[in-house]
Amino acid sequence: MDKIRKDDPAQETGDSGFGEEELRRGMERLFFAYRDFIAQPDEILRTYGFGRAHHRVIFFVGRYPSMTVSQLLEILQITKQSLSRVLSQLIREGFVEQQQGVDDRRQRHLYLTEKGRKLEQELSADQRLRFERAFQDAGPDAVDGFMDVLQRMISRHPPLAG
Amino acid sequence: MDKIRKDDPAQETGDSGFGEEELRRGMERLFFAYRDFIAQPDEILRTYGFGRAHHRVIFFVGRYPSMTVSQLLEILQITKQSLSRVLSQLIREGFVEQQQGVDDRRQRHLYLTEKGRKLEQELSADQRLRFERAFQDAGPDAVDGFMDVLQRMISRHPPLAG
DNA sequence: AATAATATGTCAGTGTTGTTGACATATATG
DNA sequence: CATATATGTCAACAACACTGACATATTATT
Repeated sequence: MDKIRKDDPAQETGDSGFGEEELRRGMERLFFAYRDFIAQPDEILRTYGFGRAHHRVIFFVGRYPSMTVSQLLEILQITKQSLSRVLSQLIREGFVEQQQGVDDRRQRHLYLTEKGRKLEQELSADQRLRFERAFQDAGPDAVDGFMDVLQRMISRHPPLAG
Repeated sequence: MDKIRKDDPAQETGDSGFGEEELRRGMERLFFAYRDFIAQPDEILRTYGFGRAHHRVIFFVGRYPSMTVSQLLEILQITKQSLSRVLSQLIREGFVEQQQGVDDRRQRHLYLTEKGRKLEQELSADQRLRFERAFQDAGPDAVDGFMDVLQRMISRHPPLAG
């Protein structure tokens, strides 16, 4: 395998203090981090006959119990049909359960079952370890910077607690 | 839309200095950042009849001109067939061109055409702006932390220059 | 009480992008 | 000459996103 030659972008904008190269490096690194972040869960999911979309549901319902269907739609930014397919499968197989709302009985509040919590732990074990190590090794200041920059890249905050 | 109630994880590991909540918040934030990072390019791609996979090829070939097919496979971590479909489409439509290797004539070195570079610019305009603003507003120390943590989350480095 | 809006669920159809396994060609290496 | 490598291509399949239509239950409005 030959060494890959990097492009040397001719013109720099100069107006932001961050050059083409620095931005590209950040974009690239985000891609790699995300790619490796989901690689191991993907393998586990296949043994359950699930996909990445199931993981996202499991993660967010685990993080925000009593979340409704429309809140989940808002977070995932997918269509009702895309969510419905994976969510009803998770409910059917006993990983997620619904509870009719008390204030508004049209709403379905979502919760992980015990089985669902176990799956959540299994799926996120590698991801947690990855974050733990990176956070630990980089140190608290780096972690603050990491969280700050990520937050600023997010378009609009969904109405999350905390 | 009701406020979402956040889970209060019962037990903290305590052995890493980073609790369940902090790790979950990082994982969540990575998800949102990535989600918003690819949203706008996805829209543009649809007008070309392309998908996210085309963008990744355009990005990496733009960043590492003369890259070979197997290097691209290594980076994207997908199968030859998955790549072949999008790459041959990009070549057929004149966004990417191939050059037979001189040392090894089996290799195909990849380059963006002028048309390809224009598309690359169009696709990454929003992404660049997003990074520029986040980097600018968070400041250089935060950026260093961001880059450091991301790097530590990546499994193994592909043989990239720089 | 009638009407409109909301929350959810489901149908059929379509497209992108990932997978596997098999096979082919050109070229390089032993 | 035999084997390995780099690339390309075929068919089939699965996951997951989309659209648009439609249905039901419930709540809000007039």
